[in-house]
Amino acid sequence: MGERYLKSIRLLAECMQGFERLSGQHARACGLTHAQFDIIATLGNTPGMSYKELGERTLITKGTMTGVIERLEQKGLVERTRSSDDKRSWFLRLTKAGERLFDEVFPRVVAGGAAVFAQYDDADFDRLESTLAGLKAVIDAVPQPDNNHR
Amino acid sequence: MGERYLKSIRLLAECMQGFERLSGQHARACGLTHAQFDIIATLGNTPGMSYKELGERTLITKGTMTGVIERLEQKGLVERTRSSDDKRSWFLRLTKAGERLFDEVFPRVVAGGAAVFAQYDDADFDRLESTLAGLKAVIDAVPQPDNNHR
DNA sequence: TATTGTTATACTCTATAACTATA
DNA sequence: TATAGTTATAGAGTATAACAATA
Repeated sequence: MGERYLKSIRLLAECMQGFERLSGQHARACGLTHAQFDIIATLGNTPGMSYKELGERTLITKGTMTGVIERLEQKGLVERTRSSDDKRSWFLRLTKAGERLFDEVFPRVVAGGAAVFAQYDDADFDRLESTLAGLKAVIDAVPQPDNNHR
Repeated sequence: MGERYLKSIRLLAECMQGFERLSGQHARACGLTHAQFDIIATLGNTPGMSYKELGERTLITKGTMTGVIERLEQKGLVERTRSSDDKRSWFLRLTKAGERLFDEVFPRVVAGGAAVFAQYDDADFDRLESTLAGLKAVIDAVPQPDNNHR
């Protein structure tokens, strides 16, 4: 019966695992853990965001977030200011050093990734993007519990 | 330049994150951590394998593997016997209880997943599978460092 | 000499829940 | 009452490296 998708999930997991192996090298190379790398990558090329939003974009719960951000702050990679419209909330963004790290590391991840896709042409990308976008749409349609205070 | 793939990677990561959120619920529901769940899922429906092979199929390094397996053994979910052909190596497999857990939990993951793909028809699956298989092929083509003794 | 798995260390992440301050 | 983030706790995962037994 409808279990054909198992193969797809396995493939998806294997692809992701492959990328994680690759990006994990970059993370460790610049002294970041997986979670820290995740935060830097999420904050990169954005004006910044709150803990809450960061928690939604990553799989890091709020209790953990405090510690992860603390360590990134100690490394001088992120800075936080109290949000002006909601005084309970922080506004988080990369520092200059954080941006430098992002600008230095991310292109290397990009270059590594680009090598992976060296043989892809526009049609291949069209297909990959639309297929994945479709998959993401059906996943997002499933109601998911709030990750931040289960 | 060739950075079009970034969108694909982001999509891939978001899909995987969605699945991890879903499967994470099942894992916690049966008292397993992500790593433990990973092992059970990897051992399920196989005759068993060595630590080394498990390490290759998951992203768990050998130093960690000892501890993870230890806890699963304490829970009575896996059992190990010395390999007969290589006496340094263990042969690991699910116990009856481990198989029961796998048989009980995995179908629920399957059912949850099936709900995600309710609207997919054969053509959709064809497309998804071949797209992902192609992606996996290019990822696997990249030389990756040995995860087990970096 | 190389490989399989163990042990040890130090740190980080995780789930959970009770808590403070603000909304 | 609800929400944003903090703190505390106990357990688990992580990288790393030195080590034993076997190949």
